[in-house]
Amino acid sequence: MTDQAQPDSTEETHIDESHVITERRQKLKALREVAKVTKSAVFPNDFKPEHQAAALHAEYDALDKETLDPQAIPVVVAGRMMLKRVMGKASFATIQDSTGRIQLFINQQSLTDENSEAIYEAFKHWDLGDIVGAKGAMFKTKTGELSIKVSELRLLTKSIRPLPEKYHGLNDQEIKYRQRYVDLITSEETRNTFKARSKVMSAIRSFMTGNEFLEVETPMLHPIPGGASAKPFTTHHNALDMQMFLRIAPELYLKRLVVGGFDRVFEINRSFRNEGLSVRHNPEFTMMEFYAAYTDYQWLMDYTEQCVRAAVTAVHGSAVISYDGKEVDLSKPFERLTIVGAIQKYAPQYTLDQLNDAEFLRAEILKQGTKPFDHAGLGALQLALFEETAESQLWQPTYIINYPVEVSPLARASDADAEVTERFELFITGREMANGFSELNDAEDQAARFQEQMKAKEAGDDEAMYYDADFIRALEYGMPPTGGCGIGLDRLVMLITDSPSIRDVILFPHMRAEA
RNA sequence: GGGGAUUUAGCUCAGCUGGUAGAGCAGUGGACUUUUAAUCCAUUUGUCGCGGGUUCGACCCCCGCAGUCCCUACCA
Repeated sequence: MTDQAQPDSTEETHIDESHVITERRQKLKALREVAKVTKSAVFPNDFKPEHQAAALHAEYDALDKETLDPQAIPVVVAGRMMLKRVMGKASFATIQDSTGRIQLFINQQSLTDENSEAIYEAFKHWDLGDIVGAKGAMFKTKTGELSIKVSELRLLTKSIRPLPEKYHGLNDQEIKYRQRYVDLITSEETRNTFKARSKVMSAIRSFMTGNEFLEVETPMLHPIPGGASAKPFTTHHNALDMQMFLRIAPELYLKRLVVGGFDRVFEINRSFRNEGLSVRHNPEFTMMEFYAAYTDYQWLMDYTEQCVRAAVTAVHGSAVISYDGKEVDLSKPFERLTIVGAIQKYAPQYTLDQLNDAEFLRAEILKQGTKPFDHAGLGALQLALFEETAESQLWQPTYIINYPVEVSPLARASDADAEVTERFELFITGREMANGFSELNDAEDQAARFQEQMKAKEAGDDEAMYYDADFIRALEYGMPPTGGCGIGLDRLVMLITDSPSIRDVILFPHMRAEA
């Protein structure tokens, strides 16, 4: 089995060869020999399907056999053969195209080609997974299934690897992620998830452009990583001989555009963070950030809510959906709670006095198993306790508002309370979905905040932000008062498609290198 | 990083108190002109994740390593 003569195959193809593959390579070899004699292509590209499975079902499923059959409506289809039932001189095959499945009925008499006998015999040896093309007439079988009586049948692509088991499909999570193409062939659920993802993207895009937002593209290679607190991926540009970073967020570039006079911009962006993986973290992920001049965080909350609702409704036709077996109601106005308010609601064991007592909070957070930073102020301690006790309980859409200044270096401080910012995060199903705020547009304040971040970085916080002098220079030209928000689209798609892991909504999630 | 689960044929999965492996599907050969995961008969396929150890003997017990999944930690 290890040293069979296979002159056409390269060395690496032997790595996971099975006897099934060997068998199919033999069939392909035979096809090549026939093609040489007949001077035809082994992998022809001259067959053009004119119909798709879903449309055929939509058009003809409702017609009864007596009405449909006599019309002998001609169709041309192509797809991957997923099921095959040979019964002597007649056969059924089920093919799958990008819209669905349709059954073919093949018998020698119906084939019009002069070599019908040879074609039928050849068909018997075609494999599940092969791509075939068929011309024929619509009809219904005696059990009423819409089918095509095939008059012309061609093998368009020979498949060498066997498909997963035809009934149970692919169950191995690792193969589903590593070989998504196989998962997509076999799982309608997976196909639907990514079709839904596409709908979410276009719904959001049209919602944004419908509200006068300009779609823009900003750099993914950053000389200074900025816009979020996260560890960046580092790379190097050879010609410029400079270190560069994959962006952790597009924020600072989008705000430069607001300075430039684009009052409403958005970017559906891939960002990269060099951090751990989990069911809700992938090292590269997609979000939508948008900025609107002359708005504030109250406006942003209203707008974000509408945007999320539009995306959910685009897929489900309703804003009340189910996630992990529990209802999520996005139809009503989203609740808004301060950090302290959320703790009081979801962890009522704490008194207001305790929640305003930094020493108590510090001790309580340690008890929960987290060590707060030494320099953490009251607000940061309250936030830490919120994350420990309340965050995961925010199942229904909830805005948490007024984040402390010390953890919000790009947000505008509240005019009423200099310790907090006009910032919110949106939680749904206990997960952060969005983060937005009235932007800090005071260049000197922003410069001071960057200085604070640099001190934190020197003190060992390797996720503190860098000082971005050009961004400060931009603000010095004057940025109008602006609201800006980022929505985690992978997580939103998880919610909308009832997916338990972010990997289920990313076509090719990151995995360790194969052994 | 820590904890738990898991890894057996191409796929889906069995495998007893330790006696060197099975089924279904797929494949191959045969029967069959309306099947629906077609059916029926026959039949091929394994480095039991990898490396050590214990044992007369290891898929099974022990140790180490690796992949995957989940929890946790880290993390807007």
